[in-house]
Amino acid sequence: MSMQISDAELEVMKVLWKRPGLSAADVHNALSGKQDWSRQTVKTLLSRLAEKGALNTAEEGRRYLYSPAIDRSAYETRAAGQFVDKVFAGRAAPLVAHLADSRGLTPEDIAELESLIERLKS
Amino acid sequence: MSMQISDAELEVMKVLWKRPGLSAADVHNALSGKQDWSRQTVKTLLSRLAEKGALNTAEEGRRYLYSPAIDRSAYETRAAGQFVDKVFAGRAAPLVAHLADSRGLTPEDIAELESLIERLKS
DNA sequence: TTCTATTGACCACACTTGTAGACGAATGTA
DNA sequence: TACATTCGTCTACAAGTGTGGTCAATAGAA
Repeated sequence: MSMQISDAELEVMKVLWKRPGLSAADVHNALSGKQDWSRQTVKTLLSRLAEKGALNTAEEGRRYLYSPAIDRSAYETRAAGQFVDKVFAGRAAPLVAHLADSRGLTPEDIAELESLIERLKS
Repeated sequence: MSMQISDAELEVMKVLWKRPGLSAADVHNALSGKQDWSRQTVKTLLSRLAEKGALNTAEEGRRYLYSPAIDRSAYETRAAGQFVDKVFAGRAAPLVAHLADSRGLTPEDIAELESLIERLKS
């Protein structure tokens, strides 16, 4: 199902995709520097994510350890699809063209795209 | 400046990018079939877009004719950049890989990407 | 054992978004 | 001229979002 994950929530998910099973304090800590959120804010985001089923919680003493309930790759696939549908009528090439023009692609990107294209042509 | 255009608002912008200078009724009409919005809803979206500077208005009698104040291509570039930054840490290739895996690219997409890559390599 | 720091639960509050109604002014119609 | 239609403006309102405060319980420290 397509649960909606907001921008702020996504930052929290990224932390937990990288290291599942963190407590609220851990997540807050992992985010500090990048996101200057109060502990309360992080807890709110965690609660909302758990509530909407994007995170699982495991009780450990009087606190929770949070882990993603959805796969990062699955999320990315869905988000990418929604985005190209919304802005580019489902077409991938114009999207890449915009990115290439506006910011340039890294050599890695170009190499990856090249082999991807090779694979797709067969 | 980076004005935010919501999903519903974007549908309105698309109509006006295609045919600038329409009235609210025209836009409503152009959307009917695709979006089942009431006239009031369309008018609200137009007002909000004008208010945030995404549309210009020209008075014509007692009504307005609306035209985009921002270029479609500029919007697309910005939206694409924001999206890859948000979800893919700025990398284009993983995004394309997801699209290719989940929905397949059209032959046109593949051809376009191929020539794009050729161009980028030089 | 008493104090303190931490936890989740609950609450707050402004802003955005989707979706639209009400209303007075103006215009076209009969 | 009287009426229906249409316009833009103002108002509404629930859900989602960003951001964080309060508070009672509790675990750990001194």
